[in-house]
Amino acid sequence: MRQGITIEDVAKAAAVSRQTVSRVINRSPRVSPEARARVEQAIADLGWVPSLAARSMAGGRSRLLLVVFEGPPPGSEPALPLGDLLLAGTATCSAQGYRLLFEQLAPGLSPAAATAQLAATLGAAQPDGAILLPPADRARPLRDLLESRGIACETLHAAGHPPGNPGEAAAQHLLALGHRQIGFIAGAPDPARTRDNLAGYRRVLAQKDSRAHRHFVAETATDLAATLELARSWLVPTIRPTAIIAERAATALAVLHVARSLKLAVPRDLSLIALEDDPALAGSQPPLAALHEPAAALFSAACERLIAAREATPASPPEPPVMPLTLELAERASLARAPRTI
Amino acid sequence: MRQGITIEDVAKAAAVSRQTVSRVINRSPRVSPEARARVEQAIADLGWVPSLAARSMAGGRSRLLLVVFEGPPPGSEPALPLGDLLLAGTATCSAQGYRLLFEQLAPGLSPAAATAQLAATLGAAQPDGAILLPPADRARPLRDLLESRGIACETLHAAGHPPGNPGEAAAQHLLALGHRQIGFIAGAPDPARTRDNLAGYRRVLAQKDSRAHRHFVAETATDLAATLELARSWLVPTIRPTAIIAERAATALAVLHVARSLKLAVPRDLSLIALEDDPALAGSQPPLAALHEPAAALFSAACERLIAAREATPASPPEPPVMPLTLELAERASLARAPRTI
DNA sequence: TTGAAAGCGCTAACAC
DNA sequence: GTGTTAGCGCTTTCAA
Repeated sequence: MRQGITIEDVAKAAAVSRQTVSRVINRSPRVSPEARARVEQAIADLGWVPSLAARSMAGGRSRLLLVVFEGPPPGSEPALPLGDLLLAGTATCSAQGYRLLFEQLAPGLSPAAATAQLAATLGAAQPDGAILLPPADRARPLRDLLESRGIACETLHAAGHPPGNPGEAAAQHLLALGHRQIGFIAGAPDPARTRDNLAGYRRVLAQKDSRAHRHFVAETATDLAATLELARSWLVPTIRPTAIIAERAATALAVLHVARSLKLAVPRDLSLIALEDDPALAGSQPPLAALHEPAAALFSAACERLIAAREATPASPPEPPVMPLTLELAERASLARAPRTI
Repeated sequence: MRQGITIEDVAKAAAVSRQTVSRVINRSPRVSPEARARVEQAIADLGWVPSLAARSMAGGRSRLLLVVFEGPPPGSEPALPLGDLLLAGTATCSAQGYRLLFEQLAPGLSPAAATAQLAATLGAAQPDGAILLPPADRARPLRDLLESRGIACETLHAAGHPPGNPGEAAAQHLLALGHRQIGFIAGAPDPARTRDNLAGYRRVLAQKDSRAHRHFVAETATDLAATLELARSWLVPTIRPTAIIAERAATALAVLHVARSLKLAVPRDLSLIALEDDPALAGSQPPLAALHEPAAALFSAACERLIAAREATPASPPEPPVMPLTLELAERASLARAPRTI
């Protein structure tokens, strides 16, 4: 039993031609109010929904956005919160009558193979736009292919809004709060990310006016025991960090626990910030601040841009879209000015 | 610049009719080897990929599977590992020329509204099948709608393979290892899940031959400090659990830490198992066992079933698909027989 | 084994 | 403002 009901049925029920029905659903102004009302009534009565496939064929607009991403290497965690992107993206798109199609490239696929795979998908689905998720967003061949096919392409970081460096931003923020001894504990799932964060952190502390006279850096926090041990070794001595940046939320929570067991109050004696947000951070006592890339918001915004570009008529130039912040600070009670003395 | 290249171009290049090209890509046996070869060559030369939209219109098969799920209530975590499902599902489907479309229902939407939303999507996308993720899999109106539209419907738990109860299975497993004093620490993101796990755990220990003479149950492990404190309060006394089930991986890791600090060897003196798998569990010392629902595998299997049903010709009855286990035990070095004495 | 014809449900480009 | 005419790229049905 196929859907059966088509534009033709609606046209008949409303006593107009299919074209008029088409105009109504496409928001053409050139329809009389009466006709429009009758058509809308008929649509509601019949419960008709236009077929995407038919609209795609006839109109050249598929209302499909392709999301291209690299699958994680086996055994390792995805660098992106795919579930969050999925939730945010589907909500954004479905509100505008668009849908998302996800295209997974095998990790470490050769550029030629990746291009071939993308080409096949473009041919099959004919998406109206594509979103290249990192690290695919830096693949020239993919971008070239999209351009040659005339398919709009977006990334999480639109032109003029380069990705922020959470490590750098966190260090900067703490520095501005007067901290001079800032610790950094690595642990991001993606080693490349740790490298960047660490580089940013070091860059900030190396500024000539930073007056940071000692770095506390742990390249990695493996298990809980090691993390607790590390935190203790940092916090027990008289000369200790007054602020700590932890890449992982779990690490920040462990440090918080050690601090409390040492009678160091957060944030009075120690400021804490994580480079990953997690519900557990907001639930701890005190809630811990986080500074992270708002991937889901950036993704939604990318979807919006593609849709706006496709929907824009010559008459209505697309208005400059609102860009979400590149980095988002979840300011919670774990940050304070550095104590006077140490 | 549209895709331009169509079946017609391929037909010309291969000097056959479009019909023959169609037969080749649809694996019809009624094509001569020569014709098939020429067509395949032409397809490769031109880099042609048949349009999904056109095939959908003409053939009535969209090669689209709809994934219906409830979005999480604002502020809470999704109960399902959506990212994992996305990875597994897209891989499975794209290998067979199918694609996944995700449909998010607002949490707590009324049945009528949910049905209307699904109906709209069915009309627009005309998917070949649908997968209802929990808790949508229990919504009668949705299943009825799908059935009335003749759309195949699957869930993670196929008929005859009801969802397992991780709490019950873990308790059973530990009981079989001779443990009589088994602790349970709650903490699943979804309260309903905790309730089920706990009920299963209690059911097992209530068996007349269980000989479990004391229950250790913590309804919830909030932050790290509380978890460590709880573990200590359980493990210091002479009468202590010889095995602990932790809903969260982080909880299990915290317990492990406390055990080691108390010179209790895992698994010699204490067996540990988590009801959630996480890379950190495999990386700890010793690696911690996990017992969980293999959601991604179940999801892939559901996709396979839908595709197999759609592809099956009258000649080839669909072979009974392999069902993944309902629960998966990641057996790691943290489980052992109960010590003789306590 | 192959081909010709007739759509699938919709929109673009024209008339009126 | 509205209707008419042609397709979009493929599969189905039928005939050869």
